[in-house]
Amino acid sequence: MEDQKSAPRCEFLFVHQDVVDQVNRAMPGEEELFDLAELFKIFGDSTRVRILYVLFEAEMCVCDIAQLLGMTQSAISHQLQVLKKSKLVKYRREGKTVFYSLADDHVRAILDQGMEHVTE
Amino acid sequence: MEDQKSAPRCEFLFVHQDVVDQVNRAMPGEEELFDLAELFKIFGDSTRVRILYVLFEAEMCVCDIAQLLGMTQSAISHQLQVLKKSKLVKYRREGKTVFYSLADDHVRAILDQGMEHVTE
DNA sequence: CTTTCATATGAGCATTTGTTCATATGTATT
DNA sequence: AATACATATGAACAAATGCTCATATGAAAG
Repeated sequence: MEDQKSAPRCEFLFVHQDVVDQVNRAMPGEEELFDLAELFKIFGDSTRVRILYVLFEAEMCVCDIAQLLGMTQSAISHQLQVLKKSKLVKYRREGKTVFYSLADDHVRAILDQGMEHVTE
Repeated sequence: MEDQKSAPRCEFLFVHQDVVDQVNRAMPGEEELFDLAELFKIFGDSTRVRILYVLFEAEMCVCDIAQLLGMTQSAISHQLQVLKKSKLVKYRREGKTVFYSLADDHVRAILDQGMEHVTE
């Protein structure tokens, strides 16, 4: 995580090597940080957030979600694939229809935490 | 939130009007959902996440953040403006340099919650 | 086997996003 | 006033993103 670009040098930082060490100790690894950002990216779209809120209430098929949100089946299906890839939702096939539901309770916890910040 | 697009109609949903009602009752308002997605969008970039992790350890000037993350002063400054607009960081001017710090503890709580999901 | 219905998916397109580069602003020092 | 240094900012560009449209897949019913 060092020399990707020529970073400027001001007088402050390297007077305090202890701060540098502390940051480097506390900072999660490159990959964890990337994954974390990727996770939040998923929540960073209101269509996906709305889908998740719908699924809080009940397991539901693609068509119903589309109808509830007033959006195309295709648009919803695409986003469900995104949510599926990120393991945020799971699905269950029953004949022609596929029922989606939340993968785990973390999803709710994350959204609640964010909502707390928004509605304050 | 109704008729933006012609949504398909499958047999399931409107057999169960109670589910529809329940969803509509529980679903936050259009604006809250938008703001929530906007908030998560901010966290959905690893540069910004890394900046926030740096600021967990200490208040720091733009130049030092850039140096610690091996990035351009300009890139960091741009992202700090984004974080500032979202009220996630605050700043304090001291002569030529500007020190940035976290705006509140929600920031940490949100990142921790996400990290829990990532590292499981 | 053909049709129908629910869902998935690929290509195309417009929009958004993150970085770079050049330059502007703001503050202190001489 | 002139210079130097820290930061901010606008334009430009490449990459990523979300939707649409057309079409493919998969499962049940005729």
